[in-house]
Amino acid sequence: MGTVGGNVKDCREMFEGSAAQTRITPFSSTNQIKNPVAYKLVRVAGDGRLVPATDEEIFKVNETDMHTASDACQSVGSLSAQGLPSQLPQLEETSQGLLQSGCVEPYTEQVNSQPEYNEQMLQKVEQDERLAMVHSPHMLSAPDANSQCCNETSMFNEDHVHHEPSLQQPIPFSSDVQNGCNVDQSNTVEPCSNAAASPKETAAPPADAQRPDFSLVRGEICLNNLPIKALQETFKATFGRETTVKDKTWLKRRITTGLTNSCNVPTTNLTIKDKKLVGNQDKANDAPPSSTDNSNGHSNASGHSLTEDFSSEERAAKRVRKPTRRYIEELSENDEKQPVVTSKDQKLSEKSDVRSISVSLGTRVTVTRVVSLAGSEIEVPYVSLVRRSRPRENIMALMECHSSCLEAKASSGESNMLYSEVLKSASGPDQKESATSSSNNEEDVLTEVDQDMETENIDSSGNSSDDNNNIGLPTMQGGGLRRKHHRAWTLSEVTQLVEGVAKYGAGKWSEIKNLSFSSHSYRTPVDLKDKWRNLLLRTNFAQSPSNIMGSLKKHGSMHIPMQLLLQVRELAEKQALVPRNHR
DNA sequence: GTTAGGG
DNA sequence: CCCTAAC
Repeated sequence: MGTVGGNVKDCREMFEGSAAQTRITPFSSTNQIKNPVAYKLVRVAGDGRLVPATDEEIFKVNETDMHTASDACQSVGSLSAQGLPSQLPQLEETSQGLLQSGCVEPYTEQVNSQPEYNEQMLQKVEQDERLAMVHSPHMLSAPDANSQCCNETSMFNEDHVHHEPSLQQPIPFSSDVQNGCNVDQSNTVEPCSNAAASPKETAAPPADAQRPDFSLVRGEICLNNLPIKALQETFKATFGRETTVKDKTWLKRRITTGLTNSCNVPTTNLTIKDKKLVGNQDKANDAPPSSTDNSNGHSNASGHSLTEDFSSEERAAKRVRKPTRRYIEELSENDEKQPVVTSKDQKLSEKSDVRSISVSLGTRVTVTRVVSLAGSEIEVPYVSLVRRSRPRENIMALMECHSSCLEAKASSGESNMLYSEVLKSASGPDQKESATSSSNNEEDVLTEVDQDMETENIDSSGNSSDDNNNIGLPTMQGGGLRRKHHRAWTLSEVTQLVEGVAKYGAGKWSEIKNLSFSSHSYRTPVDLKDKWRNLLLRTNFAQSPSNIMGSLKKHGSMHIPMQLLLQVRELAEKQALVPRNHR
């Protein structure tokens, strides 16, 4: 029974109906402002006395309410319940609840130093962070008493504002817990939810003792008790990508950070809500900006420190960065790599904070998600293009074609070649119907596209054996993004390249490609350029006194005849000598 | 669209 | 090979 969880009403009922309740009662320390705050779980006996809670009770509360707390009152109950676990360590450590004031410092240190408690402690911290976030600017402006509570609370420990205010019923620990009926004093923290019903009641110790003081709790997000999986989902909902991280703490921190960031943005209605996350939007709406003044009077300084601390922390944790296209792709790329249980779209739609927009491009559908950046929402492609760079051409082609009629299109010869090539690679072993179509091997394409070229490619037949045996085209079986197929340069290719350079000059890669490499559709001008660069490196390497070619030759690399290398060097030198304009 | 360079 | 800033 005795619980702190549940929604306010329920709790009140419970309190009124039962003789004894387990609850957390705020105790005030003599100098609240300076002293750190500690919390003690106590029970309210029938006569109104406060009795230190036993471990059993604590656990009871912990187990029952932790889970029941959820929805109705914006997790009012949940937060409070969540506060409990974090208090356990303290309670246990402190003999019969006698806590020396000034425990916050050590307390926070414990977070870092004591593994056993880290989880709980961090949960609390996270939770508090959330609270701080929710209460920052907008929330602070809430007209109800909540804001006051928050602010007041924050005053207790200026330095730890964002760590402590969240507990529903913080008990600033004074030296005398037993006499803890200092509810009046503690009421510098005004009950928020109660405030409506009995604003000043808290001033009366006994009466107040009868009523649960859920004041400090407002719409909250409770990441604490979520299983890792849920956290990961939340993470995904928050950031639009999945994570494999299993570290709860990390997840929570990240989520918190992300959410916070969003919430600070005025224009965005970044209410992150899902099972565990409760939106603050409504509340924010309820709280007109003007009402900020209300709270300001009380806690201008504290409020300030609150946001400041938080923001600074946030800054350290996450830096807003304008995502480059590549960055975006990488994000979604990660998603790709992750085996997704449910379909992305489905998941996305589930999360209210991630809007999934389907844009149909031809036959393809692009899902975008909305992310908030620097105060504004932008849409970014949720699913990356599976391929980057060159393959894109083919995607474009695909879109043009709208169908699997690949070879049908007869635009530019080269693009066509590339196109079919990629299709091949795409189909690969999978032998997808659409892709495979007719062009099973490159020769077909060549005959089709580059008939005129073929005359020049007498050699290509010989090479084609090399080229074609590369059928180990990249497959996307894993569904993962894979770099373009690696096709080792054959000697004949290198020779061709060198000849091409000799003919047209280094730098005329496009020309060389078209005139000397027309048969090798997969060699792009860039490839030629790269290869040439590598050749030069090799030559230079060989040139260097201490190195003998053979010895340093890398395992996989093809052996290039010295003669050829010499030729390369020769050409290189020649190129170097000839002024650029003349080349 | 190509090239040059960094990754 | 990939990616992209410069041409």
